[in-house]
Amino acid sequence: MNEAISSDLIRGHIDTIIMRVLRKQDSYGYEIIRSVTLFSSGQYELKEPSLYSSLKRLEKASFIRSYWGDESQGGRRKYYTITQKGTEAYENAVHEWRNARNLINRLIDDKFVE
Amino acid sequence: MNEAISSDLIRGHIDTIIMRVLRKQDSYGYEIIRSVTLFSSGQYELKEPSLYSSLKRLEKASFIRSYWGDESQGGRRKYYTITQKGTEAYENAVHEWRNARNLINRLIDDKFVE
DNA sequence: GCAAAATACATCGTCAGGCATGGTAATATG
DNA sequence: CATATTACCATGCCTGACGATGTATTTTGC
Repeated sequence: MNEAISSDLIRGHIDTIIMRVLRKQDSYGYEIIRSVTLFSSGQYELKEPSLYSSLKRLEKASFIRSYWGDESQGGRRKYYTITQKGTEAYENAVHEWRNARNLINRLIDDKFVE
Repeated sequence: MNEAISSDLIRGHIDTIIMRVLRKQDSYGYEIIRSVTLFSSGQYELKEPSLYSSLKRLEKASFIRSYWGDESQGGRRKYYTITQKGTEAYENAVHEWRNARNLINRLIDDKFVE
């Protein structure tokens, strides 16, 4: 089985991960968690408190919007959509990540050559 | 000028960065900061409180040891050496980083192909 | 038919790491 | 001789991840 990722190393990326999921299609809490587990082949399982505080953060920043699904049956679901502003924030975060990735490579990995 | 890295993205890497510096040679606080600034071409400047709390953490974990330099003149300097245990921890951290790097790539960057 | 598990939402409180601020003391420099 | 630089260190704040816990509904196993 693959290694799990530590909290400290995932920190700062959860918002981006969630926006990435929402860029594909609108989704709701539990489904987002499942998507992330799937994408990561089980290496990372997004925890509920992390998910919900991230969603709140993102909505407050107007990076996402939410609406209640009209399930005729079954539990209610709150769906989330990414906004234009969110899409820009996502692209910016990916750019920042690429930059940070290269920097950290250089700073910790002496076998790393760009 | 290159982009600076955000606190959240550097989080969890400072210990490893410092151990990487000490693997080359024994060093002391201010010199470590200068080394990191140099290695990163100014993209990351290690802050003093981060440095000293990291050094404490590392020493407590027996990953490094310290001794006072015998400066016949000039301010006293506390030197740090990496231990065998520290070297192992460093190698482990690099391994973990490579893993996390690939995972985060997959999770946030939809243009990323391994 | 009912207990247990799964689905789906959410809050509270804790913990750790990074760092802004501020402080001390010695040496070098203009 | 004042100011900057070198070098050490402590206190306290903020943020983000998440363990624990809670509620309600639906599905599943026996």
